Amino acid sequence: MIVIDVTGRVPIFEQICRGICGDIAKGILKPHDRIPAARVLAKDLGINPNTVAKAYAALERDGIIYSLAGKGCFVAEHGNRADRRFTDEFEQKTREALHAGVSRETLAEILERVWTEMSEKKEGDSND
Amino acid sequence: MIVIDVTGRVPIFEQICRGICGDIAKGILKPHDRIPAARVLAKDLGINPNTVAKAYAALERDGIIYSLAGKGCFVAEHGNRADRRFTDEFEQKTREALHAGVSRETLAEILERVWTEMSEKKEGDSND
Amino acid sequence: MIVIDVTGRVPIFEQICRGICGDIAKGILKPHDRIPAARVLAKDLGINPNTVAKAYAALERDGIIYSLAGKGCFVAEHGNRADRRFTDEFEQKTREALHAGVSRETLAEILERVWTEMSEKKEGDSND
Amino acid sequence: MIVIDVTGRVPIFEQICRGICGDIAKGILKPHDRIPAARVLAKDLGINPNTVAKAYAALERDGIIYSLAGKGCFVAEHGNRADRRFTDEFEQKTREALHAGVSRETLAEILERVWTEMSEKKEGDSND
DNA sequence: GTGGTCTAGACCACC
DNA sequence: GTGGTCTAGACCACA
Repeated sequence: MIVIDVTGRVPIFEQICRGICGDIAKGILKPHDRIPAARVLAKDLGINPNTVAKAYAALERDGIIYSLAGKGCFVAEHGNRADRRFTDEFEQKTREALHAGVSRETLAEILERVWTEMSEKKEGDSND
Repeated sequence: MIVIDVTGRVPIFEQICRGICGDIAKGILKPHDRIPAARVLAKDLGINPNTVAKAYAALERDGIIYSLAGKGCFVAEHGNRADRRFTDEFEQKTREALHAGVSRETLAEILERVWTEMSEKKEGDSND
Repeated sequence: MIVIDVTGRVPIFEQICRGICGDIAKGILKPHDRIPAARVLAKDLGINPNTVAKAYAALERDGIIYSLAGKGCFVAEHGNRADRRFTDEFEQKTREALHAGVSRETLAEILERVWTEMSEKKEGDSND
Repeated sequence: MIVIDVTGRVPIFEQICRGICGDIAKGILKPHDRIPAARVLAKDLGINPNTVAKAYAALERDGIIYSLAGKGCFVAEHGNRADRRFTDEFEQKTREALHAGVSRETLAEILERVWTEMSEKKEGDSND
């Protein structure tokens, strides 16, 4: 399930892209699985269909999905292309931080801390 | 020395902010050091003085610098507020990647790889 | 309705901020209400759109409003953040006056006098 | 003793004016008392003599002090003109807050609270 | 249509 | 000289 934050500076169409890519990276969506029709997803999320169409177009351009006229959109054979949407940004921010003088140790600590927090939260959720 | 990329989608005033914060994080600029006059920096970078003024205003709002009327702008006393401009973004991207299903090991490898690349490049530069 | 005084030394963008905050504090604008588009308000007030944009940016930074790309600006959920823009300044001036040796009674008399004047004026207006 | 805050948006010359007016309002300076020579005060405060001269000129213009060529500046017979520098600003902020929809009770509470805080602090100091 | 950003050139108060 | 503000007009991404 994709959650949209209309506030904030991340464009809505980009949030949709990330949502789809996340589902692929986590294995929820597998190659050749069908993804929701643009109109349906737009209605579910309460946003403009054009915005969803823009997101799907971007994903198709990146080779993450492919569309069959009249049949819908499907997850492509992608290798790890879906991951790249996240790892590329992570790498860029890593580069910026190191370039700015932040130490490698500081970044490693942050990575460790965030991972620990999320592991604990996930474990807590699974106990519900 | 700040380098401006007018082509990218990162606002110029934000690039200036990062440049200043980077110099502070690296110790090139120390508390109470004077930073270049807005007009001078604008001329050096070949951009509009207003854009620099906007960057300086943002830095002052964030407590990174303080301005003295008629005298210029100076680096503020601050713990690691300048670092935060980079570590916060790094943490956010880390969280997004982990949440999207990217493994901790993958991110750690990226961090290691970028750090190694930059170390080698730096060493190469120092040999010039 | 916001009234702009271009002659005084209060920046126009600050006057706009106060006008919006005043309308929120008085309940004319409620959370999630849309505020006028920057260009429209600029035209109505006869000032430059950039000046209004600056005011809106300041209000968003302070958490008074939030902006939705392509949709407009809206009043944020907030306790009394809009009031604070006035009460903080009042408190500061109160502190300065007391510190300077002005008696508490004198200030209380001024508060009472201004309040009475405004009540009478308001009553007079409602009789028109 | 006048304390100057070079940070902040209050002009230094205005801070000097307030310092002098405060001393007059508190009875530390009485009519026809001599106030420090501009050059001396400038040296004591570590600021530009021109700035002190500007403050003295403003005070003379307002009838708070008078200058005798070659003899120095003296406190004028002033009634409560020195108070006005504080009460006028207090009144203006009071008017703005009430006009913005802040209730008279809220302002009265703030006045009471600030007065109480300062009374306690003053008492604490006198016990030192 | 919206807000966000940039450029160009100008005026002001302050030091 | 400095930073702070305003105007004029322009381009962009987003919905």
